[in-house]
Amino acid sequence: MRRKDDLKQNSIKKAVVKVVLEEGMHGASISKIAKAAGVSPATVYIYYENKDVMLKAIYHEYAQEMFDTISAHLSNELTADIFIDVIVRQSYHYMVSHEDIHHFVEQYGSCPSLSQGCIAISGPDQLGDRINTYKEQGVLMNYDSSNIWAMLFLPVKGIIKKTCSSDITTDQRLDEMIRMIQRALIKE
Amino acid sequence: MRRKDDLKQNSIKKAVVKVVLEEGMHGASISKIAKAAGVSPATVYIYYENKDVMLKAIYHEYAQEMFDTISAHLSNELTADIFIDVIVRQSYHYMVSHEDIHHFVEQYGSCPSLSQGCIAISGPDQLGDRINTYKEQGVLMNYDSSNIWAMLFLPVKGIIKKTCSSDITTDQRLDEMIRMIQRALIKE
Amino acid sequence: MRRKDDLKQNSIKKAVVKVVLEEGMHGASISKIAKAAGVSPATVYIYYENKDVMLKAIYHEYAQEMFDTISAHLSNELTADIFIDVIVRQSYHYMVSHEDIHHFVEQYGSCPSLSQGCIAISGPDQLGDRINTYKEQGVLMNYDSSNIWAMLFLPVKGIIKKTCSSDITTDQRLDEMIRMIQRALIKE
Amino acid sequence: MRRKDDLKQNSIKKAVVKVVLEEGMHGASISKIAKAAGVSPATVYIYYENKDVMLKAIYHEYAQEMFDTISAHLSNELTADIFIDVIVRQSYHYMVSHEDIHHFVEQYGSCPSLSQGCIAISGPDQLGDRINTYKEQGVLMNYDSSNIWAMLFLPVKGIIKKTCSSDITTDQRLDEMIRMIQRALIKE
DNA sequence: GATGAATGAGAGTTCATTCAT
DNA sequence: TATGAATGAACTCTCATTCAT
Repeated sequence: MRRKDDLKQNSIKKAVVKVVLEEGMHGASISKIAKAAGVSPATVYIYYENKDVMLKAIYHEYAQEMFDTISAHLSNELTADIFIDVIVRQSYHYMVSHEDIHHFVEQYGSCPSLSQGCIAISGPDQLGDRINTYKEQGVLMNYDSSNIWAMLFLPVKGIIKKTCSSDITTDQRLDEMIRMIQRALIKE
Repeated sequence: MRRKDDLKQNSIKKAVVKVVLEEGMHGASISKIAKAAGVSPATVYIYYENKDVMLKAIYHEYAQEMFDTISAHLSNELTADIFIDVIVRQSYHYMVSHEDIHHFVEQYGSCPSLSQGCIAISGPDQLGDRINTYKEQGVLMNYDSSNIWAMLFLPVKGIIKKTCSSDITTDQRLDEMIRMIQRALIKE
Repeated sequence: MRRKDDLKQNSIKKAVVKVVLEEGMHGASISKIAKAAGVSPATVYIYYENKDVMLKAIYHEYAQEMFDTISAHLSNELTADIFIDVIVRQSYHYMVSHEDIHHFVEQYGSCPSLSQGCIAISGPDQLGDRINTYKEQGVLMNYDSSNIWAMLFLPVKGIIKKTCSSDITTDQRLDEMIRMIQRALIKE
Repeated sequence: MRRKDDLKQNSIKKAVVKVVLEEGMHGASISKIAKAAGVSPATVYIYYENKDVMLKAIYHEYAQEMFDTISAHLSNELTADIFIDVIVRQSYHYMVSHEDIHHFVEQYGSCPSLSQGCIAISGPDQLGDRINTYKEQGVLMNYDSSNIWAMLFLPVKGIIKKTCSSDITTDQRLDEMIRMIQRALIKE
């Protein structure tokens, strides 16, 4: 018999991300995905039980990958300044260099079906520990961790969205945004 | 266009946000919307050319309403501190008290079909002017306006999303978030 | 607007019976039925909520019609002899002259999905009363009503099924079968 | 053809009647059958050319087995009374103790695809001979054999189907039914 | 203006069957 | 022999939209 092909499943994953980027979560039908992946629609159901399961699985995988990629640049030796810089800069970098994946994760996360409960990716705990350490050391403001989290990951999304007019380059905007967040979070 | 006496069009609008909240943008079909509005599917096409046009129009209307409601609490006499407080607090307040509208606007805005180009709602100019005034007065940091915009409107969304664990109430989180943003934006 | 068309619904009913006769309950797909009825598959769903509901409704209607047609020839003045004769003969007559309807009702009734609980057609009560009267009068054996029922309606089905060899005509078989059942049920 | 040591083919047969009982002839797909049998779908095609052939073969086998089991209790020494008793009682007994097989045979036999032409099971001839002997001996009414056949095998099915109300137990119904049939067939 | 009927197109999914190992 | 992967065809059903009244 033919063995289950990792390449095939991978091409399905990539097709999902691609089609969602091009047509929106709304327009990502199984047949379009299958066509983009170069397989039969029925083949998709060999690798995933149904569409919902497929999207959820791919979301989890890519959300994890996204988080891992970003936190790969972190280490315990970083100052809080650099810590913030790395997170925000790497978030931004991932978003622009993996536009499709970011778009898919964002789209899926903003749908009502999923995203219920915790993000369910492993890693945030360590990052939360790191934040707590900075708070105990007195270098980070003693804010609620969820708020810090929001400050670290949400404003940077504003740089991605194309606004009508901005006087400076996006790179400059990123640098500035990092300073803004540092200013918000770090004790003077 | 917006005739207050036109009960039918209004019930369609309300039906749209209701159905989108309950079933997601994905499941908001014309027939479901029509049923929720108490009209025939064909009637929808008397008020809107097609589904895309309908969603876009309703999005614009509610996005505008959202912005207007928030900025209605602003005046030129406010200090920058209060200015930030009002924007963030009212944003939050609108989100929780108009869950359906917020949800619809958020969902639609994160779709690829719309939102291309500027937000195309009137009012931001005045708000931008106000920000510039604060910057000229030296009370607000001289950040790029788009970045300030992102800082004013994005982090607060993190409070809405239910996170697994947070030690404090959402009201406390809101107060703290406002202080964080003030810290980021206001000159010491 | 177009009014719901009784002719259209009727042609769907006839198409169901026709397709089930030709292709079996198994092969009676919505698209085949729609084609036979001269409508679009989607149109079927205007008249019936879904396939199961459609089959059940049509079954009930035709089962009722079948029973009514048979019992239309009954009256209170009949002797038990004639009563049996009429039931068996009319059953047989209906089966051969409405082959498609009989076939559909038979097929559907032998499926596990339906036929749970009583037949749920109105009329058997009166027939049951009639049987009880005959029993009280002492002209009919005092058998359990369900057994009498089985004797009245089941053996005649054996005449319909084409057996390899039979020395006599089906009409002769019918007459004989009636005599057999009379012999079983009527007191000497 | 029927190798007793071939566990696989046997588990397929059992799976067929099991799945048909649980899901109906309609829902008995090759993949479900294969799963129930603990084999691969492809394996089914080693033992049977295709689905139709498989069903037909299994039908024939089980119909034969059913008939053989019933007639195993017959012998030439039986009086006509007992002969009828054995046939009806054993038919009933087989139906209730082999619910799945009876259900499958019944379902398949009532489909239009098969059952065309003679029943094609061996054995009826002997049974027919036995009936003829009884007729020649003058103990059995001189009815057409097909009619006798119908009387022996059809009414008992009415006991299986759960009717809404019956005043007596099924065992009592069976005894009574046997008496009814004897009354119909045996010369006084 | 307003309606419910009508539909072609397409959705997700399962099917019987074949293929390559 | 036996397998699980693979698929074209077909399934039930819903969609956005139009039509006739």
